[in-house]
Formats: sequence, C-alpha cells, structure tokens
Amino acid sequence: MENTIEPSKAELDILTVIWKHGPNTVRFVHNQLQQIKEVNYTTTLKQMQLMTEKGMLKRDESSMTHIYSAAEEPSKTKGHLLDKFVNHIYEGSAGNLVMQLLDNKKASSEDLKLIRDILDKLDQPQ
Amino acid sequence: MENTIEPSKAELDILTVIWKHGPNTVRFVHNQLQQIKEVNYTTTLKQMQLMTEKGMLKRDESSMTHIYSAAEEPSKTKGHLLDKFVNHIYEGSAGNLVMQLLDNKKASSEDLKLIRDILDKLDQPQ
DNA sequence: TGTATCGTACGATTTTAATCGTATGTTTAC
DNA sequence: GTAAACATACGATTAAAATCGTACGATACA
Repeated sequence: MENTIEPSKAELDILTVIWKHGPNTVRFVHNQLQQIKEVNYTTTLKQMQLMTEKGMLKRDESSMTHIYSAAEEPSKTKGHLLDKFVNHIYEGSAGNLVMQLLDNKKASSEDLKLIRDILDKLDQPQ
Repeated sequence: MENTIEPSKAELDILTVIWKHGPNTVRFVHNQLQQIKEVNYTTTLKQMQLMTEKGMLKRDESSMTHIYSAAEEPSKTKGHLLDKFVNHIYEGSAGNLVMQLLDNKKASSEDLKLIRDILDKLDQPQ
C-alpha cells in the first residue's frame, strides 16, 4: 500500500484552498482559484474528482452538493513536500535551508522570534 | 526582460548535478543522473540544449565537447524556489516552515547548532 | 409546469514535459 | 586509413498534466 503524496501544480492549488478554508464545495474552491488563475468550472470539478480517485481528497456525497476535504493532515502532506524540497534543493540539510531563509530577509522579525522560541523549547527536555 | 527561473522536475535534476559538481559535460551529468534514474543519453543532451536555449544554462563551445554551467548563481535560483515554496505551502511565513522543520525531526543537531549560530550572528548588529 | 440555474459525470482535446531514434561529424587506437 | 567510441543536432514520438464541452439530473421559483 504505497502512499505517495505527490500533488501536481494544479492539484496543489486546490489543496491549498482546502487547507486554508477547510472542507468545501467545488464551487467554493473554484471561486477561490479564480482569484489566482482562470479556468473553467468543470476543470476544477474534474481535477477534484481525479484527486478523490487518487485518494488525495475525501468526498462527502450525502447531499447532492458534495463536500470535499483533504484526505491527509495538512501537516503530513506539507511535511512530505518539505522533506522532498530539502533533499532536492538543499542536499538534505535543513540547516542550509534555514541559513538561506534567514540570510535573505525572507524571515520577518516575528519569524525570528518564533524560531528562537522553538529552539529554546527544544532545549528543555521535559 | 522577464527572468522567470522555473525549472521543471527533469531540469532540476540536471541543475542539481551542476550545482554540486560545477560546470561539466553532458556525459558527466548524464552519468550522475543515471544514479537516480534511467534515461537515454540523448535525452539528457536534449534537455540540456533546451535549458541553454531557455537561458537556464550557459555553454562553452570552444572545444568540441561542450561544457555547461548554471546561468544563475545557485543561491539565486534556490532562493527563488524557496520563496515560491514558502508562499505556496506555508502561506508566506518562513516561521511556519522552520517550525515544521524543527518539529518533525528533519533538522539534525548540527542543523540546530547552525541555526542558533545564525540567529546569534543576526543579534549583533555589526 | 416549464425554464433558468446549479449540480455531477465523463469522454475528448489541448498543452506541456520528457524521452528517444537517427543522422552525422570528431577523435582515438590499432 | 579505418573501425570503434564518443560528440552534437534535431525531428518525432510518448507520456503526463491540464483543460474543456457536452450530457443530463436536481432544485428553485415565477
């Protein structure tokens, strides 16, 4: 039972909407998508149907208007993508990634504080 | 003059080799690639030619066996990819990304030390 | 009740990415 | 000098991703 979570670009766009707004209808997802790209409604529908077949989404069919939700915890999917990203781009070194992150002003001061807090927390084994 | 650095999967594989080993021949890149996937030599060649056309790679044709190098600084391309990744997956919050990174054992203890050092360095305005 | 609106289903089609086959030119080593 | 090995060029082809058009059932309501 392979569980390869590997959303394509278009699929990721859809997942992103659902992650952000929770379980929702095709119509809703589609409206959100239209804020970033132009596609036909049936395209979104088809995509979400395929994603359901692939096991990426779950679908509640109890009412006529289906409700789609993410099949996996967002953090799991995101974690997987992050893993892949680190391995591919930063030779598996999270340190390298963070270095660039901090290096290039991509982290706000709130980010820095957040990171510090996490590090501190890791320091005190409960 | 648009400068959209958007390597596809196969292109990224090639870039990765060149980032790691520096400017090199198709043959070399191809041999490296074969350690992770199976493709025909001419496929790699063609890919690298296309990448050169797109401005992703540069090519030294002074000798018969061409030498390809990355057109952009690795850190620039990586930075761009990272940016896109953060925006897409972590709602633009570098803090969120790092949180997950540290959270999920994806950072080794060396990584942690490295991150700490960077933070400390950021603390002392020169 | 009939027509406009909204929903799903699903078979093409289109677009993009990735791969390969063949032609042909250089170099190397007998 | 000639065959084997290795190089580029480049037109197809294949595979995968993304999109769309059409059919048709349910719902709303004038």
